[in-house]
Amino acid sequence: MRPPTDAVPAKIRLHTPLEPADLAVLSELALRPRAFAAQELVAAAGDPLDLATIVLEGMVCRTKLLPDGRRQILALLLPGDMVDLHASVLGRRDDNLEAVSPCRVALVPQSRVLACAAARPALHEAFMREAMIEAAIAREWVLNLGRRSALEALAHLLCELKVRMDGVELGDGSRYPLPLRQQHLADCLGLSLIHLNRTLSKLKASGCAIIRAGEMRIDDWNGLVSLAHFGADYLHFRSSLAA
Amino acid sequence: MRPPTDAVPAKIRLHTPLEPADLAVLSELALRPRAFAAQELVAAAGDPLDLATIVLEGMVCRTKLLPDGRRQILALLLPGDMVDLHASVLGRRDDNLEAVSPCRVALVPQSRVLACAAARPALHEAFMREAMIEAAIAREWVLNLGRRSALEALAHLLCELKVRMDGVELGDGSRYPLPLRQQHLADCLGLSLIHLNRTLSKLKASGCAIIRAGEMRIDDWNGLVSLAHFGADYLHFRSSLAA
DNA sequence: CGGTTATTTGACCGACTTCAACTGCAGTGG
DNA sequence: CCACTGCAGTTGAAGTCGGTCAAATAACCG
Repeated sequence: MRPPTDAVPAKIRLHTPLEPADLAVLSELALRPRAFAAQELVAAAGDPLDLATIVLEGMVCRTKLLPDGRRQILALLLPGDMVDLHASVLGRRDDNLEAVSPCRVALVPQSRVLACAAARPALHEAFMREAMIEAAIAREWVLNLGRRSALEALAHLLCELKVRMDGVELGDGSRYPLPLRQQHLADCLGLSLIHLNRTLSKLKASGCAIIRAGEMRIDDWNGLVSLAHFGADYLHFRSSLAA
Repeated sequence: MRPPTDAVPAKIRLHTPLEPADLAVLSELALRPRAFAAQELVAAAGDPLDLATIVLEGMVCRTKLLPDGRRQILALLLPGDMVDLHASVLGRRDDNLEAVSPCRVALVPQSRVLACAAARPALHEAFMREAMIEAAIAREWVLNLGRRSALEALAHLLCELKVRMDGVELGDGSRYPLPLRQQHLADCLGLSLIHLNRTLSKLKASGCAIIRAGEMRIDDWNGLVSLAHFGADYLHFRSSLAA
C-alpha cells in the first residue's frame, strides 16, 4: 500500500503530465499537515484567503449556510484535491471548509504556492487546471440541483465520486470509501434528510448500488450511469482527452 | 453616453486597479467583435476551448442540456464579463454559450490572452480574479438551487443582477435592462416556466420589484434583499473589501 | 449498560410540475 | 384594414415529488 499522501501527485497527474522535479517541488508544499476531527471547521466564511488547502487524507466539504440554518454543500474535496490555490486574488472567504471525516490537510500560505508556481511552470499550469476543473464540477452540480430528480442527482453524485475516487486510487472499480453521513448527501443534493433516505432505498431497490458501513458498493455500473445520465467529460481527466 | 465597449474596463476595474497602459492592452483584445442574434449559439459543448469570450453588449448564458431536453442555465454573462480566459488548460468545452439577447461578443484566441497576460502582470492577475469570481458566483447558484425557495431564489438572482448591472453602469440604482424571457429565468432557477410565472406574480404582489418590457424595476431594494437573504460579498467587488 | 447520534418508517401537507386552454401582442400578407 | 400566425405570458385544475412532523429502531461510544 502506498502512503496516503500519494493522492496528491496521483490527482494532479490525472490532469497534467509532470516531471520528477515538479513532483519534488510539489511534495514540499504539503509538509506538516494538520489533522482535523469530523465536523471540525477547517476555515470559515470571513477568513482571509491567505491559505490554500490541500487534502491529504479523509474528506472535506465546502459549505454555505442560510441565516435560518439551512445548509448547502458546494463541493466535496477528496484526497489529492487542492483548493483556493489562487484565491489570494479575492479578499475574504465567502464559504466554509468543513471536515467530513477525520482528515489530514495541508494549509499552505499563498506565498509558497506562488513561489512554487514561479519555479515550475508545469505546476503553475497544473494549479490553474485544478481550479478550472473545480469550477466545472460546480457547474455540473448546478445542473444536478436544478434539473435532475432526486434519484438521478443521487446517482450522478455517486458516479462522480466513483470516478474521482478511482482517479486517486482509493476505489477498486466496484467499491470506494464513502464517509458521508446521510445528512451530508442531503446537503449536497438540496434534499431533506428524510427524502434522501428514501431515495437511497430506491437506489438500493434498483440493484445498481448500495451504501453500507461507510462504503459505496456498485453492483451495476452501467445501470447507475444510465440512471444518472452520467458523462465524465466535465471532470476533464487527461485520459478522456483522447476521446 | 459612453460607448458600450466601456463595460469591459468598467467591469475589470471593479475588481482590480489598472493603469492606463493595462487598459490600452486590454482594449486591443476586444477588437473585431462578432454579432449574434438572440438564441444563437456562440459556442457548443464539444468545441475546443481555444477561444476566450468577452461580452461587449447584450447578454449571453452558459447552459447544459440533459438528453431529454431539460435545460439548466449555469451562468449569465453581462457586458464586461470575460470567460474561459484560462480554459485552454482544459480540453474541450463541456457546456454551451448561447446568446440571450442580440449581442456583440469578442472571441479571443487563447494565445492572445496569454500574450496579453504576459505583457501586463496586472492583467494576468485581473484575469485570474475574473475566473475566481465566476466560480464563486456558480457556488452561490448552487446554494440558490439547493436551499432557497422559488421566491427567495428569484429575488436573489435579481439582486445579483442588480449589483452586477450597476457595476458596469447599465443600471441606475432602481432599474436595469433585463432581456431574459421567463423561460430563461426558469432555467436559471431550476423551475418550470409556469411556476416561475407564478413566482414572478408573487414578487410583484410583494411590492418589491416588477419586471416589465425587458426591464427590471426595483421599488423596495431593502425588501428585495431581505426576501433573498442577499449579501454581495460573494461577488468580491473591490469596494466591498473595505468592510 | 445508558446516552447520544444516525437511520428508518408512517402519515400528512405543501411546493412545484404537468397538461391544457386562453390572452395579448407583434408581424405578415391578403 | 383586417384575418392569420406565432410567440410570450397568464390562468386553472389535477397530480407528484419532496418536505415536515412525529416516533420507532439501529448503530455508536464511553
